[in-house]
Amino acid sequence: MKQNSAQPGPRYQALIQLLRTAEALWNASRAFFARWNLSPSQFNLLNVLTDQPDGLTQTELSRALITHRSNITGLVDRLEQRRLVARRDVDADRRAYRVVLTAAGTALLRQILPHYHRAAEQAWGDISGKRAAQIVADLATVTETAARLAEQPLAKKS
Amino acid sequence: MKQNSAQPGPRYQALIQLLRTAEALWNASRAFFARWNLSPSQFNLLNVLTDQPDGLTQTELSRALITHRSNITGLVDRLEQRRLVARRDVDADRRAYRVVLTAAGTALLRQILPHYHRAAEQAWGDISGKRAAQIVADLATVTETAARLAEQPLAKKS
DNA sequence: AATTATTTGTTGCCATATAAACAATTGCGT
DNA sequence: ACGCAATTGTTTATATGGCAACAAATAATT
Repeated sequence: MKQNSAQPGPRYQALIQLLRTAEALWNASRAFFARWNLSPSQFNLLNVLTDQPDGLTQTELSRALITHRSNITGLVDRLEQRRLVARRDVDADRRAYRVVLTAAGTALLRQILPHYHRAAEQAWGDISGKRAAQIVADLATVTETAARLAEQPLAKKS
Repeated sequence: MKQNSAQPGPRYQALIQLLRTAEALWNASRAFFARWNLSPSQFNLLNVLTDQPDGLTQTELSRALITHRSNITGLVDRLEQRRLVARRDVDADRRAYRVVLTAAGTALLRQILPHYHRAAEQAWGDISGKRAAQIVADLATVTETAARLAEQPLAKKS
């Protein structure tokens, strides 16, 4: 029953580095999207709606953006004020809206996306595409583990 | 002058995956630290102070935590109310404080750290330590690039 | 030494985030 | 059909985050 692995090992280092990198990327994206007067969260919301002609409900949006329902309210409010998205009524359900991109929102996204893709590629410098794909696979498993760990210890509600 | 690389390539996918993974980890850490009634940010601040017997000034803390000075105020306020850290006056500079861990803060950290290290190792599942080290190296370069990109385009203030 | 510039922490405003509670609506079980 | 449970979006409270502006103190310049 002796417990080892209490010392910070290479995987711990990797986790710290990953969080640090993500923060750096997030800050970089903040500066990047500021050109269009958008926050990263706002861009992500618009981006999720891109290939959704019928839009998404706010609950669906919250799931796609991995955030709480209540965050979507204000986010959509501000984007709606700028006429980038619109709330569309749902016939069968008077509780829900479908949030859709307006023409202006679609146009704005079409303008931003090429720059975004280019910048994203730049960020990886001389790391090969093959290596990148490998990292994606590794990170995907970490994401699953993390998601499981996040729900397990506190998901004994009912 | 033709612009290619406008299509989402493997590096773009890797960036998205990285942000997604970081968010999952952050959420997992929120659930994890909730056991001790700490937020991830609060833990990070305490953690930074661990091996700093003389503490850090709030500006130094802001640099270590990659956040704005102004955020440190409230963070330290709340930790100070719980007697986990203390503001200590600086002799040579009446503007600054040195934030140090209290005995209670040190004890709490000593209690948490082993669990944290273990959980961090778990998150990587069967990914080898060697692989993890490689990922660290890759991510480090991404961090540098991102930090550079974040400052370049808007650092023409003066 | 006096003026100017910089640094330090705080405060204000706003955006984002979680979580709980709520009203309105819908779905389900009987 | 009725009543209870679940869902949807909003609101509230609180924490976190960036940024500008501020007073106090220190550093640099002349």
